Amino acid sequence: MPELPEVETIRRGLSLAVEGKRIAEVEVRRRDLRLPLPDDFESSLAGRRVLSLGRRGKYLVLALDDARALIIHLGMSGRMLIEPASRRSNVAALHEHVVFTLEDGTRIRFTDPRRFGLMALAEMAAIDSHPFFLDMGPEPLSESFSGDTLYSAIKGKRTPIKAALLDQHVVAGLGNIYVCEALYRAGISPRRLAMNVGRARVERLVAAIRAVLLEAIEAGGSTLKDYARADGELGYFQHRFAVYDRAGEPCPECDCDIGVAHIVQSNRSTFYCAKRQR
DNA sequence: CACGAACCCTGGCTGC
DNA sequence: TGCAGCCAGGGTTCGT
Repeated sequence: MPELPEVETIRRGLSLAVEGKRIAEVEVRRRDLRLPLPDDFESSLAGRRVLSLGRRGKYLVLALDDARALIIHLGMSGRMLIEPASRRSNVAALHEHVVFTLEDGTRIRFTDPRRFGLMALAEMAAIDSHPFFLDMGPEPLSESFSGDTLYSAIKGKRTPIKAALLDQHVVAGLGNIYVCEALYRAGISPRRLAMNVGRARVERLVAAIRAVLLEAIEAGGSTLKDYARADGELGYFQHRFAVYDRAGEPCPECDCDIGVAHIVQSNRSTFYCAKRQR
């Protein structure tokens, strides 16, 4: 579910609640997430202080005071609920698998109906060589992502550019929605083979990816304030998409009468404007 | 090796 | 109304 902007929004919201705090207690209600939680998961985390909360692609990385890291991936349906000590509930939420209680009484509840999410412990010093991150592509909002790096990453690929951008080895953090949106903004057909996306298009694509992600993060930041007032749930947020899930609706940028097209590529839905995107 | 399909799991929506 | 079928923003595995 959550792509880079949602995970970044969750990271920001969570960091306010957990950074610098000690974990008092960890309760596991289900161990069989995408990866089974190890037997020593609770004992490894209890008493640890959270030094910082980072993100790599769609993964959250919590640096702990014992030089280890808690890695969290939310999969398709994972959510984080922050409950301040003042209005803590003793009732377990539906599909609640892991509950962290902090030293100040704050509770962080991880819910994930589909259980595609995961949590794992790793050595912080070697985090970049962890299997999750070893072959991961560059962060799209960092300097290491550029026309040069994207061009060389997709050079020679016979797969459609849509599928190439979903590949986390090419660029980190993009998912189905933001790939559709970025290709739309760049005016590139999702069906075009990656190897046939020339330099000029690659440059437009890099700019479009950055713009789409930054706008979504900004939208997430504003809903974060609403969430802080509401129930503390961190997950999806409302955002206006130009083409995603808008099959048949008129393309917002051109007056073509066809409307937004819906096709299926590698078993995932793609939305695009066949006139604007070539 | 590189690619696409199938699969993991549950809930919600659509259409009969 | 009831229910079968399909779809969902994740990633991995398997077969070609």
